[in-house]
Amino acid sequence: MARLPEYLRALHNLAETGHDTVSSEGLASAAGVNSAKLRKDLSHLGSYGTRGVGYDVALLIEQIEYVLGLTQRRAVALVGVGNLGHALAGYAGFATRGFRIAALFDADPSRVGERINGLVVHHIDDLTQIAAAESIAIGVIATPAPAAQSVADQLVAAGVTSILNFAPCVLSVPEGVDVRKVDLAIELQILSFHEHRKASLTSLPATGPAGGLTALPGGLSATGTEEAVGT
Amino acid sequence: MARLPEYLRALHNLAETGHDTVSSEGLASAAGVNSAKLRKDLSHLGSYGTRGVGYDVALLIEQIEYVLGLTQRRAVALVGVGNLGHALAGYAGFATRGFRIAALFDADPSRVGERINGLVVHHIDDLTQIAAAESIAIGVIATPAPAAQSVADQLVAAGVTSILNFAPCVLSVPEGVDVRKVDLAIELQILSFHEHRKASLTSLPATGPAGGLTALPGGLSATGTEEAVGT
DNA sequence: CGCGATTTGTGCACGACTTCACAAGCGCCT
DNA sequence: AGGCGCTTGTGAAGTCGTGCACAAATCGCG
Ligand SMILES: NC(=O)c1ccc[n+]([C@@H]2O[C@H](COP(=O)([O-])OP(=O)(O)OC[C@H]3O[C@@H](n4cnc5c(N)ncnc54)[C@H](O)[C@@H]3O)[C@@H](O)[C@H]2O)c1
Ligand SMILES: NC(=O)c1ccc[n+]([C@@H]2O[C@H](COP(=O)([O-])OP(=O)(O)OC[C@H]3O[C@@H](n4cnc5c(N)ncnc54)[C@H](O)[C@@H]3O)[C@@H](O)[C@H]2O)c1
Repeated sequence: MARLPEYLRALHNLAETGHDTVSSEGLASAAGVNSAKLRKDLSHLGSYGTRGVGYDVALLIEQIEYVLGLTQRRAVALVGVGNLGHALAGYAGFATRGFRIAALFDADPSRVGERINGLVVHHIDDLTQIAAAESIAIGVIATPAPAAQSVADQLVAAGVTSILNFAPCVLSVPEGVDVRKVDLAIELQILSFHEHRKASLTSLPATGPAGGLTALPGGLSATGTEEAVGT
Repeated sequence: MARLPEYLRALHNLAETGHDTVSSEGLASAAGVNSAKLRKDLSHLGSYGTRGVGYDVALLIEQIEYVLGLTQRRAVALVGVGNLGHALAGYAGFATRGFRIAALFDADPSRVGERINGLVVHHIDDLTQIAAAESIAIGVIATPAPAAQSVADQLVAAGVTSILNFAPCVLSVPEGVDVRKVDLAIELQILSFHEHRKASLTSLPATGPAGGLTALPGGLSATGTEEAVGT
């Protein structure tokens, strides 16, 4: 499940605060999900919880890390050392959560050779060679959108089978290669949609540009993390 | 729906390449989704497509932008001008897709007053006042995790009703406030999970740490964008 | 040693979403 | 003007995920 990393983060927090065991209720609220859903998720991994007590935090961490394949520290290649790429290269959160940025790449000759956070920027043409040497299976694309497909092709050719794409475009990759996309503008637009919806509910429904669809004819869903009362 | 922004991006691309109309098939492949799903999505907005022809690109853009509430350029507050915050502040993609970074905030006195991309960094204590003046309804949190909840509270107090959170933690906000989270480490961990799964399928299933769960007992889902053959 | 409090694991039902398949509508070509 | 091919919009079935509610299991305490 895609929620396991969230549980893992919550578990690490709990472990640091001295908890040895957690109830499904406690972990669920820490991870921001329903407790029934959490129990079902954990039961899918054939989990080790003790009825009447809860889950052993350390054991559960070990279990989830194993399922996520985090027992080995995975090497990641970062392509595109621009505005965003610099921030990513300097991000400590990767190292603390199971990943190692093994190499940086860029196509701009003036950037090649630059040192960032102890890593040298390589030219993209050296990708295949270095990827093999470092056994890199995960690539991060932080180039402009027009270059993203080309970079993706090169990553795949270099043996990368998982790609995290920050460029706002869809990538075509062969079967067997996984792509996840992060598009900040889309996130904001989804928030904007909710703003628009909220505004339509409170004020009088001003007529739209092309007719009468103000508050959305049918109910839309919107796949979003929402609310939770404080304290 | 959360897919509308993706359609919108694809439509803008099509418009720039000179297309006046698109078939659902064409737009679907450009956005990376099933054509039936796309048609159903568009029909939910009471859409204007012409049978036998397709959709009018310009009209559809107008429709979707209206539904997403992008007819007005929304003001965004960015809190936390560190590593990531700098990259976000300098990102042109926000401006081209309906948003305006209206103000930057940080708690570090040495950062206050700094100019980034034409914007001055304000102290977080001035948030309420400036948010009201600029009518900011969307906030972006790019502070370390321990500060995120406090910042969220201040944003809510300042009238912000939508938050995009980059800190790896769950936020508690009052009902009516929307929160979306972007956690890069989680994205990578999901990719790692797929890597692990792929490896388990090909090689012999090496026994896990606590027993015999290697390739996952039940089938997991994993909510992921995947494949699509090239050319 | 037994009982009650507590918490997990899960059967079940409901709802949402996805996908197929096809009828209805539209334009173009003859 | 009429037929034909193309495309939309949608009915319906199947799939998946969610959440409730409860039985089974375990611990602590008397
Ligand atoms: N900056 C942000 O905060 C931000 C936020 C969201 C999304 N993005 C997206 O991330 C991507 C990068 O953004 P940015 O602001 O860092 O852009 P940028 O222009 O600052 O950096 C892009 C880098 O990619 C390099 N590059 C270009 N073509 C390349 C190629 N073929 N191979 C290797 N490297 C190549 C360039 O030399 C440059 O260093 C863009 O697609 C952008 O839309 C950026
Ligand atoms: N750098 C990345 O590429 C990256 C990637 C993913 C996630 N993140 C997350 O984004 C967040 C920021 O990362 P970063 O690398 O930019 O960290 P950073 O330490 O470079 O920047 C954090 C900034 O927040 C400011 N800040 C701290 N407390 C504040 C408060 N109470 N109010 C206002 N401002 C405050 C600090 O002064 C600092 O300028 C972190 O939670 C990190 O986990 C960063």
